[in-house]
Amino acid sequence: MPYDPHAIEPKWQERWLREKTFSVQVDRSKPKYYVLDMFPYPSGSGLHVGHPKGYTATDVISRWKRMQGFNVLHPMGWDAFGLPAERAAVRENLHPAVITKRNVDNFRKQIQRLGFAYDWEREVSTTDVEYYKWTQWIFLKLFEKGLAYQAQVAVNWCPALGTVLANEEVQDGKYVETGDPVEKRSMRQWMMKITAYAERLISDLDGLDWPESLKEMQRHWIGKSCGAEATFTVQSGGKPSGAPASAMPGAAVGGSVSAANATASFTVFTTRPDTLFGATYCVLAPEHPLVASITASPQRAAVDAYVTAAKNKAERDRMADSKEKTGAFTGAFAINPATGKPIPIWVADYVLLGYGTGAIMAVPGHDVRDHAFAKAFGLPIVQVVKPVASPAGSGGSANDVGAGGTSAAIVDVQQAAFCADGVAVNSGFLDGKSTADATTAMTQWLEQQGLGRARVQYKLRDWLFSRQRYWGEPFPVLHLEDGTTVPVPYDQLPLLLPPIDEYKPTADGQPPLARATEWVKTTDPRTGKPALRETNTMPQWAGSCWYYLRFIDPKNITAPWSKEAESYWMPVDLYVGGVEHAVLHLLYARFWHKVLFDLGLVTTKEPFQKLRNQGMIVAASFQEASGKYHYPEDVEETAPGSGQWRVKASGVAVSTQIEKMSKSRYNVVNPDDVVRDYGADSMRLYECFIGPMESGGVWQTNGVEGVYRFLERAWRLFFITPKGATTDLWNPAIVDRAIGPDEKEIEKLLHKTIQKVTADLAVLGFNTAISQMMVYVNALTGRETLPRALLEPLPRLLSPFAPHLAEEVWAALGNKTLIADAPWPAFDPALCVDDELEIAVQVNGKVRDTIKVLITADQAVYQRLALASEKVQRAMEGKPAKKVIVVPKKIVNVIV
RNA sequence: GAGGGAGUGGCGGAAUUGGCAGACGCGCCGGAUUUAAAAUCCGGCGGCCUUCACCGGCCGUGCGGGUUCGAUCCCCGCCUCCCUCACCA
Repeated sequence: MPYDPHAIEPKWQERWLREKTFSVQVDRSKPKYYVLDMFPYPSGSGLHVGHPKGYTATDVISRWKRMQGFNVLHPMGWDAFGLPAERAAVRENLHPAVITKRNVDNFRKQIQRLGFAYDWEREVSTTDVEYYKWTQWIFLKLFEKGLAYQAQVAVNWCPALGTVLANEEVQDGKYVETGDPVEKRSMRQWMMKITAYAERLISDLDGLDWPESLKEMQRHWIGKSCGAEATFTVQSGGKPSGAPASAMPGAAVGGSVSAANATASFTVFTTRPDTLFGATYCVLAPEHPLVASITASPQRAAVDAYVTAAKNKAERDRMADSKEKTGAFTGAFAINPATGKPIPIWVADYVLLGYGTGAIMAVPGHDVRDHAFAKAFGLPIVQVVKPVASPAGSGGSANDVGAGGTSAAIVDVQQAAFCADGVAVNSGFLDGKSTADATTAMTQWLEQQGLGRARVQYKLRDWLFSRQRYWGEPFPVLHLEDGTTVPVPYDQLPLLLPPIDEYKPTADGQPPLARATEWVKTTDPRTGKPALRETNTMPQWAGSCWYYLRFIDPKNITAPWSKEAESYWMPVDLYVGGVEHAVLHLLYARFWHKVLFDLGLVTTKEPFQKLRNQGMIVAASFQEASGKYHYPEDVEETAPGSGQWRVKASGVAVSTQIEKMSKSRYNVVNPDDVVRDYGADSMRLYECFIGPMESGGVWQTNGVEGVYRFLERAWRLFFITPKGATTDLWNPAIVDRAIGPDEKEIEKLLHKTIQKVTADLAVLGFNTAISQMMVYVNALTGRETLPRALLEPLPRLLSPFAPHLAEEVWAALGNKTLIADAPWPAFDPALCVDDELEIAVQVNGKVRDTIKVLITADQAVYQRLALASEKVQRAMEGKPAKKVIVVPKKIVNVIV
């Protein structure tokens, strides 16, 4: 029988499971390696071939590291709380736990069919009581530290789902997953004070081996800006009166109004305090609390109308008209603390309440947004920064010119804002200072005057941590009658999810847990006083914030993990997952980890030392002009290679395009089908061969056939199937003798192959590693005799990629132990270099011939052989060589 | 609009401290084998020109310049695509 994956794969998978081959324990005699996949949400639709791309990558590394002598921790589990199971529960009238178990069983089976080297003894699900007990335990730690708190906040309420969503889950006024509309509501919610860790979350990125783009995304998300805040005093009465009002040092963020309503003030945040002299007006966000009280009577109607309009606009997509500036004058003026002059206060929606102080000083000369606004409403524009004289000779844009000029009019700020650094002008005591110096000087001045201080501002906001859902972790807290909230004692964890009759919000809009009335009404075990339980549940992110820690000690019943396990296994050495988690899961998990670090519960500052994103696998889809999609098996090409497609049954023409796999596009490839047709080894190999692991790829069945053929060729080096026979015979070409003199070249190829595969694995270069193995197998194919020594390393090289075939061959070679436990083959560096090199010879930079030189040859030999070449001489056309460039082992270039 | 990444045959992709561009695979073409087919094995395949054929020649890594003996790789200026953020003061 020729290579038949179905005859060998289940056998080895069973044996690995039965013998717990990949179960590991803390073993301080060995170096550890912790390889982790981002664990999946077990959806009802099962795996598609995109999931195993990352899983295959970690599995290859995991098996390889193991063969290199590492104690490898490679676990898998389920991020199983979440909305889809809850909705399925409503649909099917089953408990979400039932749905979840069904989906998990399916996922596990699908994953196990691929022969991954997971330690299944460590499998966890975030929905297991023994797991979420510890999620609640960690929550209490955060609560005790004041990092989990309740607040009345404007939330993203999704009426269709009956729950709030995190800011990150909403884009353009819609839930990113389903597209359901989302609106603003003010509700009591649980919040996580992630902002307290903003600085460390940004600075600790530096030491991580993560894709730079991903680190950038996190930096942008956290959004650190350094600047200053400055207090502006409001003049009441609506008339500018040049009299400087008294400053209010340390004014509260958001503004304040004195009892007499004579002086009000507000604070702005700016990254450019050096431009304060250029602030010609101020802008408050429409929701700013001061707006109502400072607006003058003549303007009141217009301002009210604007504020109302802005509020409604915020609910729709406000992105659309972000270019057009709108606003309204309040009729009030503020004193520019630097110039002492009154400047108008406007309301405009380009200032956001949620960032900084919700108020800005507008410097239209040096900020594009302020400039656009000033132009739109005819506000004055003043230049307070001029460009630095550029060094002579350097070209540049219009805003860079001005070498030798002393005038400040070299850039025209009336035309466009000048936002670059420069030298301060028209700025009193700042004149002549560079932007950096002026920034420092102004900040100091503000501090001395009691009008402001240096300030660091982050875009990051606190994390909205509650959801109005059933299928999540209950909050282990009690609300007492006096309005306080106290933790459930640790010894009463876990706080179990109560059974309820329907997984929907109550009629009066309370979360589903409110249906469990007996559960909600309880008593405080410490005092016996009546108490109410929290009816919100935690978001899905909670469980995934610490699962990597549970994996290191999953059965621990006295602690979430032991110190011993933590100190041995952490941090995660390689973490692989989709880029879609760049700023959500990865930021939340880092935040929790840092809190745990501060509590002394973990010993590393960061959880994931090295992280890589696997690319997305896409596939062709087929669509009629009407938009209707068809399954790939239902269409055919009108003629081979024509690129034109039609529906087989109806003949209707369809267009084809490459798209993200989705059910609705009918282009999902199920790994079960691939395993059925080609086997798990081919599936794994193709996932690796499709392209670099971090870029995506187009799934093509032909490609799977290609790697399947390769595995067949490798198989046939060991087994032959005589005509008509049903069983394989050991290939008679395999001989037990030393490598012969005519086999030296192939021996070298073997060593080069081991070298390249090893080097490529170290950088996750799976596709090139496979390509090198193909070269080697091709070279062995068709040889009349095959010394065992040339064959023996091959299954070991192959085993991380195609472990089933490798085990089978390994056993046939007479080994009693598993190849999974075999040592990784070594190469002899001396056999990886050629004695003789083929060197290109160029004439005037064009290759004209090649010469063969010994690796030891000196430059003179290169030159002599190059010039002796007939082809080279012809190309030289009889002219003398002006110069001969010899780069040993690389090239010869003859210049005539 | 800002930031990041990428453009290489019919296709996926190799190759860069600057040294023979296109490894490997898909696809296609031809041959062997076969009653035939499948499978397998062998050979060929960047474009243009020249040639009966061999042998040759020119062009070619998004476009235009530059540095260099030599550029897919470095520099300058563009174009296109992808991703992320999007009035963050």
